[in-house]
Amino acid sequence: MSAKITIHDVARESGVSIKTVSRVLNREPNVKADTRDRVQAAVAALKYRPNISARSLAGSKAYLIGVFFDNPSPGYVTDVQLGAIARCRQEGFHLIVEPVDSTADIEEQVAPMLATLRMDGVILTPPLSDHPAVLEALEREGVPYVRIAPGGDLDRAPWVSMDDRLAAYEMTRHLIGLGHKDIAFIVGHPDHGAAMQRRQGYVDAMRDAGLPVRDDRVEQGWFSFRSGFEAAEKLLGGADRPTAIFASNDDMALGVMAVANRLRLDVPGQLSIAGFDDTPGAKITWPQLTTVRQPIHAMAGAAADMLMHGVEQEEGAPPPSQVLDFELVVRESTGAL
Amino acid sequence: MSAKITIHDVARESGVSIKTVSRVLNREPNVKADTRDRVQAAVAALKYRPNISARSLAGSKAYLIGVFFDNPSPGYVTDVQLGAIARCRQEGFHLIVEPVDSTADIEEQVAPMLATLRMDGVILTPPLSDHPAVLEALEREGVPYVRIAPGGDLDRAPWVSMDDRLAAYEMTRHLIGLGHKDIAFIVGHPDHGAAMQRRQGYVDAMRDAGLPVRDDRVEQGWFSFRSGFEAAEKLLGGADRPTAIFASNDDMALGVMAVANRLRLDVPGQLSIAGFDDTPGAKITWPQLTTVRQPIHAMAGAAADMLMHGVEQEEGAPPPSQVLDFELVVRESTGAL
DNA sequence: AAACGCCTTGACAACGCTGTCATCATCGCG
DNA sequence: CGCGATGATGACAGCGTTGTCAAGGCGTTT
Repeated sequence: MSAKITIHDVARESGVSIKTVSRVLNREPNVKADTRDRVQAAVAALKYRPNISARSLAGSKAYLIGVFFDNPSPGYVTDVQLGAIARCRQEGFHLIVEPVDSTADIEEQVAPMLATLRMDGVILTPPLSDHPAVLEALEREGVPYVRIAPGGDLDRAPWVSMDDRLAAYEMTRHLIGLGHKDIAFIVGHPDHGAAMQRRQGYVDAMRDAGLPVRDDRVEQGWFSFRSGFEAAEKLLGGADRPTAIFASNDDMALGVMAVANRLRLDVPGQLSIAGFDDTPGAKITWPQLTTVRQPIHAMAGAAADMLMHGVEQEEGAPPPSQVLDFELVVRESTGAL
Repeated sequence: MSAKITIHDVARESGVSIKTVSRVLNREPNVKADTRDRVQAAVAALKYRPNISARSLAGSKAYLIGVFFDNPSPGYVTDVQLGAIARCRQEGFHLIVEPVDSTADIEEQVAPMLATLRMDGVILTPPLSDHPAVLEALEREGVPYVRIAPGGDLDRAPWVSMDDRLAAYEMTRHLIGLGHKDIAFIVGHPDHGAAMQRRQGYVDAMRDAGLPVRDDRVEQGWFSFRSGFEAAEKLLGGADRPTAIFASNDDMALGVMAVANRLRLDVPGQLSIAGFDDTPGAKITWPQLTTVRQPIHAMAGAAADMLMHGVEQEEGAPPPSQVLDFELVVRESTGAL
């Protein structure tokens, strides 16, 4: 174990006071170029690394960003983490992950952690992005936060998102463009704001194309494989079958795929299937799923950015927000009639 | 934002010195029961939460555990995190996640973070559990670590694992019990220690049952869907087909499943397929995959435990280790001939 | 040449806690 | 009844940074 070297060592080595070293470290202005170079040389020579605890105790920054999640789709969570960390690394921040059980007492879970850890900010993933108690707790403790893909109450705090409605619209257009006229839709979990927007995109596209939106072609799902499976059984059970099914997330689409396999329907020959999210599972199936790639990585990165650089919010002005681009990923599960 | 309340507030409120409050907080002995109660009452009344930065600056504990991972199977990583956090919560520890790119410069990634963060310990997930440079860096910085499912060099440091060989052995037995005699095996990524052990389990079970282990029935894979797919194409391409395929992880098994679907082979009627890991994907397919449930959650919990309570290592004695139980999960993808 | 102002630097006090050591009360025991 | 051992508590000095403020150097203005 190498002996811990502190700012004092660097100060001695470079012949300045510790305060000046601190200035160089924090890129503060008003340090002579010459001095700065000497200090930086000493830092490099000694391989000095500032102690994060001391920094956060003395200063206002903690160099810690939290990520809260609940009932995670593993792929989503991992992606968020990787996206956030990529940005954090550059600025010397670290990521603390905290699962939050939204069905349990929020106050009890969140408040203590916020108080002990005094993070610089936290990233909220769905469905936590829309959980009132979580937002409240954060606000009460005065910890800045950024919501990823919030469903509503958009003026409350900064957020990062993508245009779910538009993405669903385009996916539906894709199907229509392939010649499909009878397209079914499986709705996602009502607690997720995005679910409603995706449905709207589907409805809008159908309307705009002059196609009917039949009630019996829209099934309620819960974003789970099982719910997709069940919805597909209803949809494909009778003789009157849609030629395409657009499930509003991949897990459900995989459920549809399972039913199709079971019924020995050729995909996409007899049935086109589209998903949403581009989870790893989308590729882990045959045929591979046509889906929408969410910019999860980028959204998390943007959220981290906002938090690290301080989310400046002007009085009265709407909170900062970003809408990032999605991408339609056309693979083999959709095809012409 | 509630005003920060410190140990001094608690001390004043309960009429003792801050040191005594500290003693109560840390469950140190030699505090009168009466005093302890008064302090605890004050803590509760004021909702006092010790500041973690101050604690780690002053004391020896940082209340921070790291989790290192690389190229994660998202399900695995999330599981590890949840398992570790569940234990950490009880003791007031928090989890820092750090992806480590094993193909890049390890020293550069790991050393600075270890120096700034001074965590109490880190949990290593495969394939990092067997990455020499990572182990070295950790040792040099004097940070304790626990390896999850290491492949070798078992006397070097504490570890937690399961018996991969035995699990594969039992899965093969399961297949044999179903009446299969011609069972193919898809080997995992050679960098993962577990891959070799699983293969050994397969070989042992075949031998013990007096069944031949044919070279052309053992394919090399890489733990990826694609590699499973390709291996299956070779295995199922000709007329001489095995009646069962045991892929040494779920992703590869799903690749096999995809090929089977494509060839319109009935699973499990014409072909039984077994996986390993019980990832979420195992249920996200039809028929659902027979597989082995790894005790990932428990392994991570055990690792966190070791780290929090200090991994005592006696001179010369082997490092502490734990082998946890796996579970054979029989679902629909395997059946009698 | 005096006065002013900006740039650069350093001394020193926090930050909120734990570790160390001293102090005092209490207890057992010869 | 006195004395050492032990229990209970507190005073105080760090831990390694940043924040605050003061001071000196130097160029510019009047």
